[in-house]
Amino acid sequence: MTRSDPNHLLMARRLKALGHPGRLSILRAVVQGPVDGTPAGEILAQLGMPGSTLSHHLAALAEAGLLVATRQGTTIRYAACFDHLRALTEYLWQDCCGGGCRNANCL
Amino acid sequence: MTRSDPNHLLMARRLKALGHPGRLSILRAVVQGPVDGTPAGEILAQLGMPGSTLSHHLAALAEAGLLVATRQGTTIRYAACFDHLRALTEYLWQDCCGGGCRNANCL
DNA sequence: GACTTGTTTTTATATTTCTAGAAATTAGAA
DNA sequence: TTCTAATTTCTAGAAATATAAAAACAAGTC
Repeated sequence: MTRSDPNHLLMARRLKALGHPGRLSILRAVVQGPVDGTPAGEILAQLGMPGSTLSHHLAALAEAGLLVATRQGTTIRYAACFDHLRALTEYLWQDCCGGGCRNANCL
Repeated sequence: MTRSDPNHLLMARRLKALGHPGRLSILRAVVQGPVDGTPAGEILAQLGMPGSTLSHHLAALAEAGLLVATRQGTTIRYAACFDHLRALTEYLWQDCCGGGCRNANCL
C-alpha cells in the first residue's frame, strides 16, 4: 500500500526491467518462441545485438523473475515466466483502472 | 515489430516511467484521487517526498503521457491518462500472453 | 506594491545503467 | 587432451537517472 510495500517494490522492479526497448524485444522474442525456452543464440540471431549486451539484458530479465534459464549442453534456453507476467499486468491494471476506475475515461 | 518500432519504443518508455517505486506510488495516488486530477500538494502530503523530487517524477510521468497536468490558480492538478494506461497494459498483455499464448503455462 | 502559497526550474552530486570488447567459462566432440 | 561453439563474466568509459537544496516563478490576497 505504501511506497515501501514489498510487492509494490517487486512490481516496480519488473516494470523497470521491461522499460528498455532491447529487453522488451527480448521478452517478445522469447514469448513467441517455444514454450520450453529459446536458446540465447537464437535470440542473438533474431535481435542482432552484441552477445555480452544480450547476456546482461537476459540476466536482468531473469533476475526480475520474468525469464527463467535452463541449460541444455552448451546452449542455454530462456523461457518466459508467464505467471509473473500475468501478475504484473494484473497489478498494473488494478493500480491504473481497477479499484479506482469510477469514471467514464476508463474503458 | 522490430526493435526500433515507434510504438514499441513508446511502450518501453512508459514502462520505464512506471519502473520506479516512487513514480508507481504517484500514479496510484492519482488514479485513486478525483477524476479531474489531484493537486501536486496533495500528492506531496500523501507520499511525503521533497517537493522538487516529486515535481521531477510528475514531469516524467506527464512526459511519458501517463499523467496530464492542468492549472487551477496556484495549484496544479495531475490526472491519469487512462486510455494510455489501458493501451500499455494491453500491449504488455499481447506481448506476453496474447498472440504467443499457445501453451498451458499462460493461464 | 509587498506577501504568501503552491509548484517548478536550476543546479549539483551521487549513483546507476548501458554498451560492448576482451577474457573466461562450460560442455560437448574429435 | 585439444578444439570448437555457446554463453557469460570482467572491465571500463559514456550516458542517463535520482535526489534534493536553493532559487525562481505564478497567481492569488492584503
